[in-house]
Amino acid sequence: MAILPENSSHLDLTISVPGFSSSPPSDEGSGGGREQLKLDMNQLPSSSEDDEELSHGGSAPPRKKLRLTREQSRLLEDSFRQNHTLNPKQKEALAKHLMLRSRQIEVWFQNRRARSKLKQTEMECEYFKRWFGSLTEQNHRLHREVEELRAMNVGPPTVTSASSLSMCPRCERVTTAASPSLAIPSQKTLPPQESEH
DNA sequence: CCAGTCAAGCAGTTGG
DNA sequence: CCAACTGCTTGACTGG
Repeated sequence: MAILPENSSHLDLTISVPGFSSSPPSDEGSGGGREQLKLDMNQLPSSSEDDEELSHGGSAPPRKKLRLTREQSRLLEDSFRQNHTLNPKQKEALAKHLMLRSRQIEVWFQNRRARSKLKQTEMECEYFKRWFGSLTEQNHRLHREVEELRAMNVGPPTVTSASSLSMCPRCERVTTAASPSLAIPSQKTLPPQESEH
């Protein structure tokens, strides 16, 4: 499965699952016009680098929030697409280029990775729910079929209990219920979706 | 580095 | 129209 974190100012992952595609938000969109103000806090503080907070004497300093500019976000996204992790040199270079502290770059990448993962997990969860639904439905269908055959007095062929049979939708092999053919497949071999087959 | 969390800032909604 | 509220996004921090 290919996981290609895409661009846009928001998380956007592509998980290549049949019949289940993420809709890439149109570039920059995100609620149209969430234009960010270019606050000066975005700029690299000229003095006292990473431990600037500590320089706030006394009690808890107000945790002001940096808002990245569009350009900064775009560049970060670009480099994230190229590489999900940065070595110290890259980090430093990016920080310099974006006029941010390297710690900020580091944090941004950490968050980005975490949120990509989260998004991917959510999508997989959605997918497995659908898959479960379709398997359940298929199972019911097959049960009905067996009942019909029974009613017609045409017993299922030489298998002790037909109700324990199920059909693998992909390879179309009949297996017993306990057989591993219905086991959750590995991510790399995701199951078929409605459209497939 | 990651997972979990906090909290700022923003957009959208709602009630007066 | 506007303040209050709500929900979401995202930068930052902490502990392991």
